[in-house]
Amino acid sequence: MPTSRSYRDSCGIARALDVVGERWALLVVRELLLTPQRFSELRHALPHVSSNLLADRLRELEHNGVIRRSPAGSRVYELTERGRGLEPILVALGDWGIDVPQPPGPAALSATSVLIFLRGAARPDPAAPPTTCRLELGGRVWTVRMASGRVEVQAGEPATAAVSIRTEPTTLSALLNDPARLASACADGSAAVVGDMSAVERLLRSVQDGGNNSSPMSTSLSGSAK
Amino acid sequence: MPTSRSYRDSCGIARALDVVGERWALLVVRELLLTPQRFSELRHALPHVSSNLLADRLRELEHNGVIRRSPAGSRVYELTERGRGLEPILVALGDWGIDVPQPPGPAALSATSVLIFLRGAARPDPAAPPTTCRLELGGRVWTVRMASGRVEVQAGEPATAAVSIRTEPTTLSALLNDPARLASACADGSAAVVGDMSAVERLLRSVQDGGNNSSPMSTSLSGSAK
DNA sequence: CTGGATCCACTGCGATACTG
DNA sequence: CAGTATCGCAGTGGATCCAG
Repeated sequence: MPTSRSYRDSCGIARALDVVGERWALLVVRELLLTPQRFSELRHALPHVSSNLLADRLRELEHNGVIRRSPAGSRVYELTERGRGLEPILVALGDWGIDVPQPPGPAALSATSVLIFLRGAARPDPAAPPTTCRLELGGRVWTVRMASGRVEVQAGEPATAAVSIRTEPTTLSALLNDPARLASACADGSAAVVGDMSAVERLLRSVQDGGNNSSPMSTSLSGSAK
Repeated sequence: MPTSRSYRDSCGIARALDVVGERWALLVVRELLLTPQRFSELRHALPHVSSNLLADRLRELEHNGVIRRSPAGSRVYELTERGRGLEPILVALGDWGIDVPQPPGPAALSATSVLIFLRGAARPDPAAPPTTCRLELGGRVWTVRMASGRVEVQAGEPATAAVSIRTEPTTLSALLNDPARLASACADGSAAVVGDMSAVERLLRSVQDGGNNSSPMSTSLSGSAK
């Protein structure tokens, strides 16, 4: 049964929190920032949310016009225009949260989380030629493109790609913190690269280089690499 | 007893929400955006929060470095540098929440809420000479200054002022929506103006004029004017 | 009087089990 | 796969009480 409790405050901030302030709500929105997702995909990305609560949140967010079913009535959830308006807020909140101490114990890390971080922190050389990477992460395929000094991320297969990478979010996060581990990750099988290895190195290093000057992301979001 | 429950997610967004995602936490931060406040002032601004919960939140936010006691050990709470980093996020969230339907029934509206809205929505004529207004709102005195096309708000008495206004947050909010009511508000005593009445009109109208083109605040945050 | 602490009822949440 | 059903408990809301 969906939550119905309000701050009873006219302020826009309070009204926003009436809609997206319940527990897990903003993390559901986060998961939908890059691509529509199914119920089971959301559960996989948010392993600590219980199924009934996820169902409640999806109902509430849909009722409040933040998300919708992709073909109406289906089980694929996507952001509405209004929901997409939360994107800059979530990105800013993520920047703010970077220097909050890591929670103790093992922590989840979804593909979407790492990719949003990558997209925001990477500063590829604007002079370098555009490069497209195919990335298989958390059971989905993503298109990661370095162009004009920034990184774009899309769900789905690229038309063409200089390189294909397969790994898990935790490993990718570790590599973003320390690109030098790429060789050993390939060696022990936690990452697999086919194609132009130097493109991968450029991608990883562009986070290291760019992170220092323009945003407070140096500590990064390295998962407790279990 | 303070809350200790984590999303157990390495993502910066989740870690931010571990700190400021609990109920009422961001509204406490909101109240401290313009000036340090005492426990009783926070209770007055947030009439629906229970005293034990407010005490819990203050403890947690202090423990997490978002707020501190103004002279350490006192009962005046203020934002830390880290806490102030939430300001742009809260402002953006407030913009987003503007077109969330007003909650049913009577709603609270703190002085801080109205002033943050005023500051963000007002677009005074950049060509007009700077003007300082003294504003007595919700039992505190504020300095509101129109200069170089925007409005600055500070707590405390101005050194000099073109006009002094005394009213309540709800009334001010109604006037921001409809400056034409200023005369009747003065007549029935819900607002009192001493000094340059035209300065007040300029301030109020600058919200109407500026709100349309640059931000989505036309529906405003009018309280249920009971 | 401010600045809380204590007690209690309730409901949203978390975990597990189960169903169309 | 996409949820629903159930249950114990933590977090919340509200009232009252207490210390400086």
